[in-house]
Amino acid sequence: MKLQSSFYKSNDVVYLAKQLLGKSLKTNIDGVLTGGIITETEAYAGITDRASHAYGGRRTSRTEVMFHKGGLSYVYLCYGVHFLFNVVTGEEGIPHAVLIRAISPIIGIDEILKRRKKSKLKKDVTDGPGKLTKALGISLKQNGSNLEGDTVWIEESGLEITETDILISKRIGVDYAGEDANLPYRFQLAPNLLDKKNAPKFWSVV
DNA sequence: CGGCCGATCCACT
DNA sequence: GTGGATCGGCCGA
Repeated sequence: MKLQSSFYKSNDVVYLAKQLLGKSLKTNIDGVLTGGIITETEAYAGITDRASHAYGGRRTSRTEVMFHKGGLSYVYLCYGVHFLFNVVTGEEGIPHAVLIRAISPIIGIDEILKRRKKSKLKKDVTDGPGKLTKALGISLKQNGSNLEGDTVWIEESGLEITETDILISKRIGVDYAGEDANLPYRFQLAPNLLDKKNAPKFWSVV
């Protein structure tokens, strides 16, 4: 069951970054279905967050999609090498976004391994923001995709995540953001949590 | 138009 | 543990 647009409309991006943990991120790209459970996210809080691309209200062709209503994807190229996938959240005009930093593969494992040029399913296949986009086939073509569409979307996985299941820390790679680099906006599922929750197959790589 | 640099990853030592 | 890859966006001139 795809998450509906109402899910993404909250202006509390920190709340949504936590809510996205344990959900299932899926793509159907090049005719192949792949997906995994979201295990790590980061919140980027609109125009007041120095780590955000939309800081200070910067609205350019790249950041434009962040200013749209929640429920779209924001994909951009990082370090000239990696695509990073974000979920745009909040009302129209509020450029909040949640970066998806890691997943645990559950669907299309063969294709995921192929795209990642790996032979065995281990943690290192999808445990980084650039890795998971490669694994799921996400590129700039998916920038601006509606998450209610048939290319990239998010579903309930059936997992119940509570506050005590979530590790909170500061965000990675945002040292340039001054004080905002210390904001507790990084969220991870606790180690072995998917084991304990009896999550779908292939969880154990987390 | 030129220069700088990044919400990263991997090979190599 | 470290440095190179690699290129679009952004800013200043």
